[in-house]
Amino acid sequence: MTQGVVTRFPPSPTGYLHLGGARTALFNWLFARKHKGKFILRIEDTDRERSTEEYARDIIESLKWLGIDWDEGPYFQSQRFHIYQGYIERLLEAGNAYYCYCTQEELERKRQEAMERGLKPKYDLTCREKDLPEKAGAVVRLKSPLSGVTTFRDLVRGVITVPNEELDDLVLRRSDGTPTYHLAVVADDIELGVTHIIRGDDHLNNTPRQIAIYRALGLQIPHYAHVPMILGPDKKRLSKRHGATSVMAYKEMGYLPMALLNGLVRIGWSYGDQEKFTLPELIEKFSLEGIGKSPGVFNQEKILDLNGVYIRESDEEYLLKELIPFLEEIGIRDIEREGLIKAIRTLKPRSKTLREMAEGCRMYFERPFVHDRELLKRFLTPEVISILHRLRERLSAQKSWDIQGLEDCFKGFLDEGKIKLKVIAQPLRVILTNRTASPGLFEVMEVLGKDETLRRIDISLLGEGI
RNA sequence: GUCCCCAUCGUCUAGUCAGGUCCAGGACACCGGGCUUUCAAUCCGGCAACAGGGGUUCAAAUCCCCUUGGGGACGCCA
Repeated sequence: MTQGVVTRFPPSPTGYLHLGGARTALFNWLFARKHKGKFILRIEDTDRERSTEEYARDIIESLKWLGIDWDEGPYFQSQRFHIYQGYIERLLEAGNAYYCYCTQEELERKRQEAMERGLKPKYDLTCREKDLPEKAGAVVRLKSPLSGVTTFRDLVRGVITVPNEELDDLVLRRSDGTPTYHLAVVADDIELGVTHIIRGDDHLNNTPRQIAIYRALGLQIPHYAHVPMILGPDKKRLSKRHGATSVMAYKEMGYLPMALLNGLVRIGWSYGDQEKFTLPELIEKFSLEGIGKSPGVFNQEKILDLNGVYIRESDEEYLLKELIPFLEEIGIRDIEREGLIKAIRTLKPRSKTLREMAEGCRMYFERPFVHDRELLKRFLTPEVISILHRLRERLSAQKSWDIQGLEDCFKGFLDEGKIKLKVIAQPLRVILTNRTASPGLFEVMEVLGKDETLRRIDISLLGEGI
């Protein structure tokens, strides 16, 4: 199995790449990388009504952002109709497919009736044995086995058996001449030499139908691995109504791709108790055996936490590069690099997303900086103001403006005046940041620099009429 | 309705295939505490689950059956 593994990810561009699709892509990609095989991207746009180029672009962009690269493709099924036509003809010639004249209205009516009578709605085989000639507007159907069972071994589910009465003569070519999904997937998977089909288990029921096509073609079936679905908090299949579900939405919220990847991979797959993986580790440790059978609810909080972990572990250079778009979005630009690096260092342990980190930068870099007078008033008692005046003098004489130097400076000042840091910490914090919660005071002062620090103290004390 | 699949803390899961080491482990969330200039981070501690019922067995979260619950499929969508 290690030799010659070929997997593929075949999204249909009828929507943005969502979390479920991304995880499926990830599993296929990991499996291929682990076995030194090939991973193919194929865009399934046979439904020209609903497919758009914009979605196709989003899918490609999302995969790139996640770092999931492909060795072949993207193939577009809409450009491969001639291939599918060849397969349809093969089936027709072998007598394993036939033309059907039934109209969609008729079929819909029959489906309704069957449902009402409590039967499984399926094609009633009206045209199956008529041996009708080709005709404009006719569809081509597969002659599926009518009795017996179809059994296959799924790499995560085990042996699956379905009675063939459950299958019906599925359409291979529509009345407009375009191939349907079932035919196109099978044809492409054969053409591209796909060995392992790893997909969502919403396709489990489709598998026997597709197997029927392989059999009609006289070909061997590939390996199948159906992975459980990702559900929303209401245990329904994850969809737009559950909020942010597109990959790009996570990028925009300030998630790091590795955090999303790591969060996604742990839904439905595990490696003992390990929660965090590097990419090489994932490639090394990933296996189909580690995939569970039951569907998993998407846990946004856990991914948020993971994102915090990755932010904390990332170096400032990397974070800066990723942070810039978020800063620009809120109007913070042209800040010198050293200052930003220092700011990021202070914000790292308290930011769960890049967006949050950018927000944190406001207190350092947003101009003009305007105090909230009400807030100030609450903290500036006469006693505090008098201490701050003296502190201001001391600070203006301070030479080494770094965390250590400032800490020493404060220590000397507080000891001499027998003042507790607690007394002036919060007032100073409000003066410097306009907030009651912030990184440590010395860190803040270092990022602000001497001039800005003194300036903020001055304007706040001045404003109080002193 | 019919068929297929699934079932461990609120959530993701380990353990299930090869039954005893599991009065069930880890993570997120939540609660309490330490550290502390605030908020975080960090450290320590706590809450919390084998869906129910029958078997098999000396022994079952683990094997079998039923019930219940959940998901999916049943398109000239993919």
